[in-house]
Amino acid sequence: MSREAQFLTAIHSNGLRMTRQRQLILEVLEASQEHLDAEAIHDRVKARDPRIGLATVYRTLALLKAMGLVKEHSLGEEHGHFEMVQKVPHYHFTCIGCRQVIEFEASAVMEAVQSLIDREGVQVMDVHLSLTGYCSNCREERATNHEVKVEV
Amino acid sequence: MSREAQFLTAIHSNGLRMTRQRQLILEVLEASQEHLDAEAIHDRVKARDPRIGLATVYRTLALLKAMGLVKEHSLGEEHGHFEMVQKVPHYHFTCIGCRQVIEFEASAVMEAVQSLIDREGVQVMDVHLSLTGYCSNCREERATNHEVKVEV
DNA sequence: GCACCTATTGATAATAATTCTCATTATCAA
DNA sequence: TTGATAATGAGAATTATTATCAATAGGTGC
Ligand SMILES: [Mn+2]
Ligand SMILES: [Mn+2]
Ligand SMILES: [Zn+2]
Ligand SMILES: [Zn+2]
Repeated sequence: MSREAQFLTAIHSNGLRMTRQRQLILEVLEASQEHLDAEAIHDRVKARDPRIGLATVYRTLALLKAMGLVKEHSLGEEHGHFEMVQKVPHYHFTCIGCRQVIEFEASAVMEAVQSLIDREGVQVMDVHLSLTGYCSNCREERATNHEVKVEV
Repeated sequence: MSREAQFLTAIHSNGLRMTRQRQLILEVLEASQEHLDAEAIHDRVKARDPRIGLATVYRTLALLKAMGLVKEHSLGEEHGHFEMVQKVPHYHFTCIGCRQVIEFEASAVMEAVQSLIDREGVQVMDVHLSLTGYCSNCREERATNHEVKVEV
């Protein structure tokens, strides 16, 4: 079942309605390989329908998250970034210098999570691993102008 | 070297000054085994000096973070929680139902991080793993009143 | 297709967390 | 003790997100 069909099914089985806005927001998310924030999604959706409001973007993102179709990430900024859920889980490294995001897989993470589940009997709804630091480029740049000071 | 001495050294070597406020905030953090937010820290510090402002708490937390003495966590709420850095890294599971936090260790995580470092040549400054879900108690409660609907 | 019920929307106000501004105070090196 | 300036407190400002509410529009049944 396509994600679009999945969305439609989930919507109808909950007494909700499919709207042009929800359709467009899903399409924007599916078309992107990036980690968009609410503003960026709003911009792209407005290109196709200038009347769509930012609040609707937030509402739809919340809905898609609740349905398990979209994940929200903390990428070192003070606001969220969104992407469609992938078949195999992956995690993120964000460069503080150039803001690039490197995605990586690590089966060991879910294994560690499983052992917590076994030990504590918890039900895990969401797993979030994110790294910040400097990519190899920005790392070199910093090495030359070697900083010692604490920056606040 | 005690963390207090570490703090003092870092402060002086950066041309900064040790103040009563910074002292008190560090003491509050050291005395607590919990994951306090800025408000909670402010409350505790005010008990010892009612004149301390919330902005100073935020400023000092930023300083302690930059010095690597304190870590900020996302525990499923919209604001940060803070704790002193421990010798061995640990991670957090937060129950959506009762808000309890379960800490756990998982050496596999840092191993996965190391393999990313080896592969990409990045410099990792911060690692953040946090889980959300339902603890064994809240899990049972939910099982009885079995929900199917998506809640947004 | 038409009507009706009510979910959804857009606009904007409200909220929450955090940061900024700036006049005043306090640290600390000389 | 003094002077240079880092730090503070109070409150304004900013940013991200959520709530409010009147107007609109899905979708079900006729
Ligand atoms: Mn991703
Ligand atoms: Mn902890
Ligand atoms: Zn970079
Ligand atoms: Zn619980």
